[in-house]
Amino acid sequence: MDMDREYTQDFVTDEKWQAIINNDASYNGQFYYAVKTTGIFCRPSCKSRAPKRENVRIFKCADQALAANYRPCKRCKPTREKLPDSEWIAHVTQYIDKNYMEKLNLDLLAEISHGSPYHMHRIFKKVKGITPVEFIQQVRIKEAIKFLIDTEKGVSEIALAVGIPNTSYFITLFKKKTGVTPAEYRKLNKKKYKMEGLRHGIQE
Amino acid sequence: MDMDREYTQDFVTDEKWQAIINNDASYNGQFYYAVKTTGIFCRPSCKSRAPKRENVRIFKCADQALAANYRPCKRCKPTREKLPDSEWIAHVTQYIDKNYMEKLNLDLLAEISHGSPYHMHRIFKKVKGITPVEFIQQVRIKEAIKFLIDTEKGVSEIALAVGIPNTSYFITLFKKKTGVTPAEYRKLNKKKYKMEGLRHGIQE
DNA sequence: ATAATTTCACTATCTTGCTTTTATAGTATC
DNA sequence: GATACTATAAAAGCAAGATAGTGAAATTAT
Repeated sequence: MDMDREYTQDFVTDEKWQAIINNDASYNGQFYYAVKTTGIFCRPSCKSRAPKRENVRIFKCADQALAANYRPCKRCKPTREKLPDSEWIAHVTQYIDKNYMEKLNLDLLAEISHGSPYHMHRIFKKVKGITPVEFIQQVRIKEAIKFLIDTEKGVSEIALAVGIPNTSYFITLFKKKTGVTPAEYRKLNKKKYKMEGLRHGIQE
Repeated sequence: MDMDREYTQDFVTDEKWQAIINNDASYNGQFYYAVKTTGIFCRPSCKSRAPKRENVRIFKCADQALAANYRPCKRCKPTREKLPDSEWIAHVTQYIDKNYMEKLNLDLLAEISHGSPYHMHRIFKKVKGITPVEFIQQVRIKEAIKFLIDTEKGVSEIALAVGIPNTSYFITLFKKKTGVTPAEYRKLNKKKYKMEGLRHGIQE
């Protein structure tokens, strides 16, 4: 319907064509390409299958393409704001730091941050070097240690306070991480505190 | 409080002691053992931790143990009514049969039936011999075949109707399962129907 | 032309051995 | 005699490679 406007569009130069077939992200923002046969327009970096050169039209901005009745591609376009992985995961670790006393699992963490638990798990490990569960356990044991040193709370109470309502399991896990049971840890470190004015001998 | 009744109880014979530490189910009903330090009584087959021999008292029946102020063990006793896995899974397959046109996944199936998706998956495979996903795919392809034979709907429409909104993927899957594409399948079986009065040559 | 099929690169979900966590029972210790 | 700790089977959940599913676009068949 607006084929008569053909001459108002940019010509498909070799440079642009190369950018398109190489999905070259450095050209993003410089131009958009539309495909006549599908009525869809993309950014140069779009990873979708390369169109035939003769079906391509070039636009300087998205509005022009929309005006010419093309719709934005679902793969490259709506990819507007995707914050980098590190920020995404920082979100997750902050949540854990604040909510270690609650029940936590992958599904929940995925939900509060973003989509798939499986994907989140992969990225978490890539960014932090440890798995989410390992991270959660470390936070909980560190908090438990603070309670043991700074308070006189009983072991069951501390277990509950750090998000491990199962006392016997808490003791097992604590011993696995620190080498000693909670009560032993308290005894050892209270003494040290009195004698040397020190704290937190094993962790940190 | 009723230590004076000690002599009215059975003696812990070597045979009974062996039955207890081996969790020997063949002795169930013949006697019960109570543990003085915990105030709990069990059947011989109970899987809980073995008590010390000197803490054990033997009873001929549960009533005697109750009368002596012991409470029944929660692991071996309440194992009264647990419906078999097959019934649980039948629930799931019925749901699939009725809802194959909707989006389905493990989490959903676990939710409508019972707890953990992982556990459900394991039991499903044990009971049915195939995984839930395989089962769903089979249902969908069988329904698609009915549509191909009984109607003139297009392939995309059929794909959507059987819960696979992505036509290209539907075709890929159909071919993987039947060996031919949907349109080919229709052509072959329509012809056969006309010529021989038959139907559904490949599946069923 | 329209519908069907294939291709491709990517993301989401499954799969399943392994680990964590729960639920109970029992012993040790202070 | 309450609190700490050990033990253990079953259920729940993780981990990470394998597989399924998506969305764009070309190609082929009708």
